[in-house]
Amino acid sequence: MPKVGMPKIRRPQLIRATMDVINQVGFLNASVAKIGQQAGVSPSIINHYFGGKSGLVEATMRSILQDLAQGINLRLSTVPKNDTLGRIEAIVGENFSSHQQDEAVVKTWLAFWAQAMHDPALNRLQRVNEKRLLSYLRLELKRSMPHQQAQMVATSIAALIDGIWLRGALNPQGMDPDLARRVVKDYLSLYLQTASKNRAIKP
Amino acid sequence: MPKVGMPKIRRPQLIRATMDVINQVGFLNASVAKIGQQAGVSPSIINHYFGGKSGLVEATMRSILQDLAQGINLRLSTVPKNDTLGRIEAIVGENFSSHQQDEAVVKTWLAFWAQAMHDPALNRLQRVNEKRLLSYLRLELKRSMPHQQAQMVATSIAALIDGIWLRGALNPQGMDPDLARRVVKDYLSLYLQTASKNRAIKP
Amino acid sequence: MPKVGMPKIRRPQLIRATMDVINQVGFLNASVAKIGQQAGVSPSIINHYFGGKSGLVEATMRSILQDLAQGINLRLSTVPKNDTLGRIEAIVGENFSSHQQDEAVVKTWLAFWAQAMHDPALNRLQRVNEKRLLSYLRLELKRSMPHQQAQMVATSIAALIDGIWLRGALNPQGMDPDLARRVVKDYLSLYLQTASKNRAIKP
Amino acid sequence: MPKVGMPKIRRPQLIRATMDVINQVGFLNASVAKIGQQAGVSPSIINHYFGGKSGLVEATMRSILQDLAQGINLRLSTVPKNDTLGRIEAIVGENFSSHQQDEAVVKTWLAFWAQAMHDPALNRLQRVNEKRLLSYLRLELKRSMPHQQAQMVATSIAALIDGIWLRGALNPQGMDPDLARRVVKDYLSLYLQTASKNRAIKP
DNA sequence: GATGAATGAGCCTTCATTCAT
DNA sequence: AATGAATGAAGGCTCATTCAT
Repeated sequence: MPKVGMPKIRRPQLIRATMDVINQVGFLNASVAKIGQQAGVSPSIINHYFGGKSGLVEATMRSILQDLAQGINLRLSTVPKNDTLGRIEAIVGENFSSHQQDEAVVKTWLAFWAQAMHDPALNRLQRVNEKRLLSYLRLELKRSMPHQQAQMVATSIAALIDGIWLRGALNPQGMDPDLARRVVKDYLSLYLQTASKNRAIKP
Repeated sequence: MPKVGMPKIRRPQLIRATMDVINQVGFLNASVAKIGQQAGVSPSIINHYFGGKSGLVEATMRSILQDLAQGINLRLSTVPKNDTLGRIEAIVGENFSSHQQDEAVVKTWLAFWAQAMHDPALNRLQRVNEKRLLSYLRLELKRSMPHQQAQMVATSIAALIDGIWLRGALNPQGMDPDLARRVVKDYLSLYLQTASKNRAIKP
Repeated sequence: MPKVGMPKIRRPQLIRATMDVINQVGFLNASVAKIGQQAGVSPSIINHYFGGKSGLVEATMRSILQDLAQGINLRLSTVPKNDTLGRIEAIVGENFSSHQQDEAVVKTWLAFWAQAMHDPALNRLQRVNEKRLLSYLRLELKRSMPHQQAQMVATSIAALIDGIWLRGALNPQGMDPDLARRVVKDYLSLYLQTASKNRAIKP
Repeated sequence: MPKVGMPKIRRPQLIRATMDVINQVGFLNASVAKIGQQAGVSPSIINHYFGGKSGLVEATMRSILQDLAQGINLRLSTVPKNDTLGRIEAIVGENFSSHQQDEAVVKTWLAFWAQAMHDPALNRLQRVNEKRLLSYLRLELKRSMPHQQAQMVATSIAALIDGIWLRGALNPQGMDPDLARRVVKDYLSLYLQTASKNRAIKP
């Protein structure tokens, strides 16, 4: 008689082990043997639960993206709908939240980013996430500026987030979340000022 | 005496083959066997010229970074010393030049970026490049704004470059260099405007 | 649960295959591929059970030394404690027993001997065995002669054993165990005679 | 126009380099690349002068055996023809002379011993040397004892030499040449005493 | 559900040798 | 005479996966 409810334990356990191993030895050297060892179980079990290594890798990435999406929604739910600056700061803030700064998460994410270029499944996940971030930002910005401008500012902010994040990932001292928030806030408030002024001048 | 002048042929040939193979199958699957085959030579020759796979990988990365540095210097040499906006646009432009957009170069670079987290030699190269870009930008910006602000704007522009570049790397249609330049120019003129205004007010 | 009890089968099987292969092609050419083939299993299994080639090699040597030690103890248990000549002949006899004369064992041993000069793990095993033989011999001899002489005679007998054994190893017709025993017995009785005479003279 | 007289320089140079490399890394890891490096020349030259690695290896062994034979003859030429003990001591002494104790020579010899079991060319050389030692000893002994006894004593002495030599080769502190000479001298004088006494009794 | 036994493919590297110069 | 370019074979090892228990 099989133990019931094991999947609920094993799957997160193995996903976490995957991130830890990638953090320790890099994506290139993250073997199922090491992941199994890190999780304290037999490597064979990975096939049992994920059908193979790629299944585990995809599940791990999906888990990271889900955490981010949930975190953003949670933050947004506490900010008034019309507080554009506040809502964008919430999105940015979650992208640099403590969970996203977890070293294992950062390295895993970057590893996926590189891998996604050659793995269609990962690529799909990555692009969905990318577009979601852009659309969240655009949605907020459109309240304050024309569509086209909103599109460009959203692109800029998304690029700023990714760029700062990327540089932080490579920096041995980790990233500076305050810097990230400050840079984006500074840019955005400057922009909104100018935009409203411009609007005031040429309505 | 042996055949002479081969190193000058073989080394670039193998470096190019490395990028092509990484482009085709990803860093993870870029074996010396495939690289040798791509170059049309025996895999053993890689040890002959680079002492091993890691030597080749490092040489490849170094080659990419050198190309970028040379390209930037070339562009800068055609822009007047005091044309801040023009000089920064030159730097940005080279980062999105046709050579940097070469798909193989893009994927190789991103692969290195991920790998650099676990490979000290690559990490060192990466950070040198990072700092050079920052210092180039800061140097130009300091003519137009206080040191501290210059530092922050330089960081932002570098992040914008990397962020846009990164998102372009994942995009099957490649990146849009015009968009990149426009975003950065827009961002920069915003700051230069403010800076000159401030200077006018509080000299 | 996995197939059970395999280690008890596989380990001796692989150790025996190692000796056979060394016998056939020499230590230099004894590859894991050949050993696996000889054992009728996949070469990978060597890593599974011995962690690598060196683990197997060490285990093989340890096995040979253990067989010798056990054989000596078995023989000694049937000889009266005070029968010096008999006990030493037992030790010598086991060193030239049929199992020790097994061609594969002989060649493997000599191969290890040469290899032990550059492999610390094998060297340690070799020296333990060396010292054990010496101490066994000395223990018996001390009943019949002064300590210092016992030490020298023990050294001599050990050298005789190794020397005869070594020459036998090179000889295509194998070694002559009777000759070995006769030489040692002759040498030994020469010393035991002298010793007892001396004792009679200077009590 | 080729440089003349190079073979006279190159051959001993490469032979010595071979022994040094075997001493440093063992026969197993003594590659032509390392030998060439040790000699300060290109590895290719080994093929030029010795036709391949095995040619060099054989030449090296032959060189060692020649040195021993010459040394023995030199020593014997200074000892009166009828001084049996002295002549045997000369033979033994040369076997443990400073040149034979040269660590590189010792390790090379032992390596050859092991290798000779699987390499016909080396085996032949080894056995010639073996028989020569035996016949030298027998020749001397026959002056003092019957043929059959001489045969056995010669075998014993040869075994003692090889055994002590072998144990010395494995000992990190090197071998003790005095011990070797003392053991053989002690054995032999004891034997000659008893032999002459026996002869006196039963003429 | 979970394990370890077992495998075959693939990887990087070392090596002895040949060849053009 | 001597070199380094170049190769193909082989080596030990790691890996993801399958399977019997």
